[in-house]
Amino acid sequence: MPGAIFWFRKGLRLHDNKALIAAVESRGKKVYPVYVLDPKFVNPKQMGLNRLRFLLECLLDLDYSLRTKHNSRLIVLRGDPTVVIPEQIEAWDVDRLVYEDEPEPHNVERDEAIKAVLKESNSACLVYCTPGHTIWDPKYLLKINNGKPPLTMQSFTTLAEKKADPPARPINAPTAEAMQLMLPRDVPETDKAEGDMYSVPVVENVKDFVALYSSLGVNGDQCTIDEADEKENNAGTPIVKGGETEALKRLSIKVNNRHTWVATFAKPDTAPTAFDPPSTTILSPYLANGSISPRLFYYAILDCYEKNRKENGHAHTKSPTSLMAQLYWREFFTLCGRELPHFGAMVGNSICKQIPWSRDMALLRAWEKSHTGFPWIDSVMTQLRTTGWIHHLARHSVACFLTRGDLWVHWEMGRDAFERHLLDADWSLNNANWMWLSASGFFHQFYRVYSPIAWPKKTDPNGDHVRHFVPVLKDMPKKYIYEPWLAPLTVQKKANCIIGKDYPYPVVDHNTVKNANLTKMKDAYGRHSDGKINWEEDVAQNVSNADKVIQTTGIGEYEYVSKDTHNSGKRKAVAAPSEVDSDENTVKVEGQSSAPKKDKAKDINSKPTRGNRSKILRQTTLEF
DNA sequence: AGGAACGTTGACGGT
DNA sequence: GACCGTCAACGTTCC
Ligand SMILES: Cc1cc2nc3c(=O)[nH]c(=O)nc-3n(C[C@H](O)[C@H](O)[C@H](O)COP(=O)(O)OP(=O)(O)OC[C@H]3O[C@@H](n4cnc5c(N)ncnc54)[C@H](O)[C@@H]3O)c2cc1C
Repeated sequence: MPGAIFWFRKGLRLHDNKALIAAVESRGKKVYPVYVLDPKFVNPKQMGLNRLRFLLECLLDLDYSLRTKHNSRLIVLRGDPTVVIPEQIEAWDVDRLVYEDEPEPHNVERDEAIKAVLKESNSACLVYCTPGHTIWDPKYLLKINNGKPPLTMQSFTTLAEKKADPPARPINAPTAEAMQLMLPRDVPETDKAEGDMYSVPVVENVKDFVALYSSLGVNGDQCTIDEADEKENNAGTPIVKGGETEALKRLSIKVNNRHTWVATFAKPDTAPTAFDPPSTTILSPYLANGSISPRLFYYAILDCYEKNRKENGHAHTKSPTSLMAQLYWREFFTLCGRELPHFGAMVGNSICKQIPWSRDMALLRAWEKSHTGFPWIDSVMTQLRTTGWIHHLARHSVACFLTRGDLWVHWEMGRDAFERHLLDADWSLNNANWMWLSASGFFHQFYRVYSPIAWPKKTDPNGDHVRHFVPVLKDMPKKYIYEPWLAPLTVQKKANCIIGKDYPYPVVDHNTVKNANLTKMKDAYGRHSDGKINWEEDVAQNVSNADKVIQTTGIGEYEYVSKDTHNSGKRKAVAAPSEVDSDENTVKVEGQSSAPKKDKAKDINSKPTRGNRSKILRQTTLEF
C-alpha cells in the first residue's frame, strides 16, 4: 500500500490533532511526518531570529516525540512547498496528502496550487484536510451566521455563546501503541547519519541563521545584518521556549492551576508594564503555531469557571474582557482574515479606512530600534526585540504611537515589524489589531490617544519596566523617568545619562503631533462620509497593488510610495537640555505634559526653549 | 481597552 | 457643632 505525507504547517502538536489521526487510520504505519521550511515565510524580512528559534524548538520537540514514542521522526524539507511536496509525493510512493487547514487566504491559495500541480501531473494522490487551528471550524461559523463573518466582537460573542454548538472536545495524543510509524527508504532514522538533509536545522546565532536562509535560496542581500543587531539577536532572551511539551506545561501552570485567577481575569486590568512575571498567560506563541490546541485551552477555561463557581460561588468575568473572550478575539479576527478580501492591506480592504499615512523610514526605524526618546516606547520595543513578546496594552501603546498617535507611519509597516519580532506573529491577528489601533478598522474612536507618559505611569509609577529594558535610564529619578528631557542637567549628570548624548531627545512633541494627527484623522474620516473616497474607482485603481500584497502573503515585499512621505531626510539634533530645575510647586511643566499650548513655535531654527521645542524636536537626529 | 480639564462630593482637621 | 479650607476620588465632557 502506498503511504501518506502528514504535513505539519501550523498545528505543531500530537494532541488534539484530528488530521494526524485520520492519516494513521487511512495509511497505518506508512505516515511520513513532514515540515517544510518555506523561504516565503522563513526569511529575515519576515522572521527574526527569536521567532525562528522558537519555531525550531517546536519542531525539535515534535521530532523528539515522534522518535521516542512512535518509531519515526520529523522530516524537514526545504523550499517552495508547491514544488517539494509534489516531488516527495512522487519519490516516496505517496497517495495521501494530509494536513490541518490554515485559515489565511494566501495559505489557502498555496494549497490550491499544490492540488493543481498534482492534478496536472495526473497524480493519484488525494488531499485530506480538516479544520483545527481555531476552536470552531470557520466554515461552520459562517454557515450559522448567514455566510458572513460578524464584524463586531459583540456579534461574535452572540454567535459563539448563543448560536454555535459547543466546540469539539480535544482528543488525546495517540498512544505509542496506537501509532507506530515507518519512514520512507531514503530517510535515515537518526539525524546523526551522514548527509541527512532532513533534520531540524540547528540555529544558535546569527551566523547559523544566515546560513539557513542561504540554504533555502534566500537572496544574499536579505541576509545582511549589522553588528549591533547581530549582538542583540545573539543575546536574545525569548520569553518562552518552544514546543508542545512546554505549551502543555504552561497551560497547566497558567490556567488549570489558577481557577480563581482565570475566573476573575479582566484584560483591561492586567498591567502592560508587568514583566517579571507578566500579567497574562503568554500562551499566544503556542496558539499561533498550534503547539497548543485552542479547544484544550477553551475547555481548560470552562473547567476553571466550574471550579470557581463551586468554590467561590461567584460568577466569572464576561466577554469581551474575560480570558475566554481573549480566545474569542482570536477566533473572531481569524474568521475576518479568512473572509474579508485584502485584509492584509489598507487599499482594497472594505473594512479599512483610507488614511494618507506616511512611509517615513527614519521614523519607522527610530520606533523599531528604540530611538524615539520616549522611554516607555523604547522600553517596550526593546522588550519586543529581545524577548519576542509584549503585553497587549503595550502593543496598543506602541502601535498607537507609530500611527495615529504620534509618528503617522502606515500601520502596514508596524505590522511588518511586529511580524518579524513577535514569537506569536499571526497574520490575521496582527493585521486586525493594527487596523484597530490605527483606528482604520473595527475601532473608530480616534481621539482616544495613548500618552507615552501618562499611560505607563498608571501601573508603573516608578518606571521599573524602563529601568530594566533601557538600563541607561536606570538611575533617572522617578519624576523624570518617562520624560527625561525635562530633567535639569544636574539631575541628568547625577543619573549618568545626558539627554542628547547617552539617550536621545524625543523625536516629536507628543501634544503637538497628537493634535495635528487628530485633524488629519478628522479629515480622512470626513472624506469617507463625504463620499470623496470613491470605492469603485479607488479600489479599481489600486487593487493590482493590493493583489501583489496578498500574493506575497501580505508581508513586506512590495513598494508602495505614498504621496505623503514628507518627513524623510536626515535630521539634526538641535535641542538642548534646560540648565536649572523648575520649581516643583510653582512652575507648571511645559512641553510634553502641559495644557494644550497656544503658543506655537514658528522658527524651528531658534534656540530651543521648552515652548518651541516641539517643532525643533521633530528634527532630532534619528541616527542615534 | 485615552487624556485632560473641570466640576462635584465627601472625609478630615482646624478654628 | 457650625463653618471652612484642602484634597483625593470620582464623574462628566470634550477632543
Ligand atoms: C497591534 C497589535 C498586534 C497584535 N499582533 C498579534 C499577533 O501577531 N499574534 C497574536 O497572537 N496576537 C496579537 N495581538 C493580540 C494580543 O496582544 C496578543 O494575543 C496577546 O497579548 C498575547 O498574550 P497572552 O497569550 O498572554 O494573552 P492572554 O491575555 O493570555 O490571552 C489568551 C489568548 O487569547 C488570544 N488573544 C488575546 N488578545 C487577543 C487579541 N486582541 N486579538 C486576538 N487574539 C487575542 C491570544 O491567542 C492569547 O494567547 C496583537 C495586538 C495588537 C494591539
